[in-house]
Amino acid sequence: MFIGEYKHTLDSKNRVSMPAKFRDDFGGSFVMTKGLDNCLFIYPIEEWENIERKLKDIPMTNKDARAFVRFFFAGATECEIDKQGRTLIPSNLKEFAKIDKDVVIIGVSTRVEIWSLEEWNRFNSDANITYEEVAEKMSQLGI
Amino acid sequence: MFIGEYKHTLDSKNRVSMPAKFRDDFGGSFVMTKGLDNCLFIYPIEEWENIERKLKDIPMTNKDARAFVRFFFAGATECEIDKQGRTLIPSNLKEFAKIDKDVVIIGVSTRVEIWSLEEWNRFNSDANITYEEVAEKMSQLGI
DNA sequence: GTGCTTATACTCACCTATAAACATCAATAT
DNA sequence: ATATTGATGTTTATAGGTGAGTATAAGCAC
Repeated sequence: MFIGEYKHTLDSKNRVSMPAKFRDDFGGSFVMTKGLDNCLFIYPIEEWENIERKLKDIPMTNKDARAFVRFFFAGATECEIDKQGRTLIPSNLKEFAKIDKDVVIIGVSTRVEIWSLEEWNRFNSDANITYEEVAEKMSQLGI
Repeated sequence: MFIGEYKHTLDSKNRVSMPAKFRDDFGGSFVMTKGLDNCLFIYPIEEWENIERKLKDIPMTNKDARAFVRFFFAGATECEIDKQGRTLIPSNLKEFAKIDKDVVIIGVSTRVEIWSLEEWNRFNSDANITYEEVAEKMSQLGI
């Protein structure tokens, strides 16, 4: 289970250091792909294989489903973590996520997400979660 | 069950000593998250795992749900208590709770809360609970 | 009250993670 | 061949995290 929020930066070669707490939970490599809300999703290999299995079963009969499957598969890249704990962000994904230099890396349960700092701030102000809503959700869930 | 109120301070490395009465009830480590009303929530591991299970099943299909799940997972950090009974407050949570140096740590049933002293005072004067209200609540609950 | 014990606060020293600068190498284009 | 680009590797500095020791304060027994 991935949790936590980390502010990191890209170096001039588009590499970013993966938070040390996350490294061990990937077996050295993982899959990075286009995510929802202009962020990047990162899945450990086993988790990605589960997703592949599920996506394989989606019927190709409707256009939205085909678009979604293409979005997910075409965006995916297998990435590695080097000896210094860094990983390269492929240029197409970097562009997709509007990443310049400052990024926020968060743990979200079974996956890790990489956000450009600007997009992360925008998402949080757009979503604009109020305490009342959070409290209500928590109450619903019995937390 | 956690009860009581303690005034403590952060050291220069953002560590605070956990009240001795609470230490044994965490198994050495626990999870700290963003809470309601600008305080931090601390859950024992088992309690947090219950929450994780509930959150994992929330569908990712709507934006508010994604925001809520990200708020919880990204806001969470697993913390440890060192041999001197101290624990580190991660910088993003410190900032979230507007903590400078003086904090109030309170026991609230299944969780512990950490407040900045200023926010705690403000909350209590804002909430402005009267004895009559307390008495009515107690009566409702049959206390 | 006195003295003992424990909790909290503070200081110093060390270690690890991150950021940044620079070097190497292969592939490609000029 | 030379320059350029992208990928990979190495080194160093700094900041943040971790650990240990001491001092002060609070609680408790006598």
